[in-house]
Amino acid sequence: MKLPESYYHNPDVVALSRDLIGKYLFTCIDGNLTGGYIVETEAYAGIIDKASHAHGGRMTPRTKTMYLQGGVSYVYLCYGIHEMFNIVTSVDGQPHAILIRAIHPTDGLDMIMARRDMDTLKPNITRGPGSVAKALGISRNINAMSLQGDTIWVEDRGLTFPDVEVVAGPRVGIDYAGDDALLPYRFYLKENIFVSKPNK
DNA sequence: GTTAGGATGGGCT
DNA sequence: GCCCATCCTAACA
Repeated sequence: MKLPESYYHNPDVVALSRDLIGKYLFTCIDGNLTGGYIVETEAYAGIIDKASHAHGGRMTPRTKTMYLQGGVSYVYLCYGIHEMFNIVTSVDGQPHAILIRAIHPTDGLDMIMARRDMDTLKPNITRGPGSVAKALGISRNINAMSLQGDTIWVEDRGLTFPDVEVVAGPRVGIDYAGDDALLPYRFYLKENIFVSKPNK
């Protein structure tokens, strides 16, 4: 069930991003189990990717997490408001990461709604990377944590989607990345109501 | 020490 | 669709 450590060592971060669509992401924070299956991801492909925090081999206290061996989390704050959850992949020293942009919630719905301060299961409850992190209780103290533990992990429950339902397109909010902003490193389920931004 | 800007989301119109 | 909230990170002095 839980994806093994070796799954995350795949050096092809783009292929992994595609494969993660339909996998289940769970957190268990303070005894509260919440999770759902992934419907939207983005790949950030190492030092040659202008959109990556690790572009050009940049190594800082924040980004050093990305250089760890695959199979750990990378959580950081954006715009001073939103925390974002990424999965670090590939081998030690290769800063690849996959941003989880949206999930379809299936477990711990009451807790998710409480964390999001909503009383109904609105589509935007886990739409967008900041929303996913908040809904699952992910914060920066989860940064660099192993995905083999009992706090946060990914499961394969046999859910798959054919290629015709999975769209590849350019990533969101990285206009500063020049040519790399056009790379089709974003994957999402066609017409899924939990997917953010342009969704057709 | 100081400062500019960023993988955004939500609420209101 | 526009506008605002809000603060850490990283680069520079």
